[in-house]
Amino acid sequence: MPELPEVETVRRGLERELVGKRIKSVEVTGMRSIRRHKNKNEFAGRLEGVKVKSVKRRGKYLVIHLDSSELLVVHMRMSGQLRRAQPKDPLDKHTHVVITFTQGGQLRFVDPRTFGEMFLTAPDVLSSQIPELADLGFDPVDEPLAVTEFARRLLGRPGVKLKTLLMDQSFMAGVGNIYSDEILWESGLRFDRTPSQLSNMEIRRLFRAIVEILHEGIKHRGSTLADQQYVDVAGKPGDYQQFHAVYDRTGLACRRCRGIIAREKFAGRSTFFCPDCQV
DNA sequence: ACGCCCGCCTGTAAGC
DNA sequence: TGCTTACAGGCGGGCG
Repeated sequence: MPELPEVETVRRGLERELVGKRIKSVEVTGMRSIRRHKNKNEFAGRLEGVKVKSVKRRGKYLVIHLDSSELLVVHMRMSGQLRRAQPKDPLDKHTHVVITFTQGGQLRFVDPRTFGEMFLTAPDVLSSQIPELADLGFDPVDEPLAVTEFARRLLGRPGVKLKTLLMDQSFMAGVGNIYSDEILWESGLRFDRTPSQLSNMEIRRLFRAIVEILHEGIKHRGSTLADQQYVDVAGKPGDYQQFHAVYDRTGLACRRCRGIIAREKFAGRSTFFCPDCQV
């Protein structure tokens, strides 16, 4: 499911929903979602009675700061959802964790494919020191680089194909299969170009496209595809799919040059691009 | 050290 | 209609 714009949309929803609330009880029905923990009681026990201080994001990770000084880290992988609910609401089939607050509402972790997970870290670590997050590169929305520094880092990986680099979470955190294709279209660059082939102007275009596309994605509350897998905390789908230039638009006319959008397998992932204006 | 491919799961859509 | 196959917003590990 979610890349940076979707995770940021969820983060904003959680911030509004959770900050200041105290956890009353935690019910775990799927151990796989909390697989780093020994058992349900150990996980639940560390959460019960604790208050939510703030909700942060790094790349595709959500980091919920608690007044116990522990951090609850959530990654939704392909199909995870965090949903606000009331105790009386019927349980979705793939609900694995239900957190109930003393104020009455609930936060539910729903995840059909069970790739997603949540875990509590040891107390008092900065989010950059969480081992799972330590290898992440810069977050282009939260900690944008100067273009000169971006160029320096890009040229440090001279032979790697651009799509691979954009999706490499240790180079830059937050971009996945949809937004890498959209960024490359906006840049006018093919997925298989490499940094060493790029002119200064092309590097600047790529840099600007990263920032622009991700902010546009956030502004339109992320992308929800036909399967409706991605929804925000309130269950609402995003709108950004309407603005996709290439993703899932095989055979349609390019919005820029009227060429026909092509689809190719690259590094095991479906890759969409305009063969005429991406060079 | 790097890139590629699989496995992890369930659900859906396309293909025969 | 019904069975089979391919594929899906991610990522870690094993392999060459």
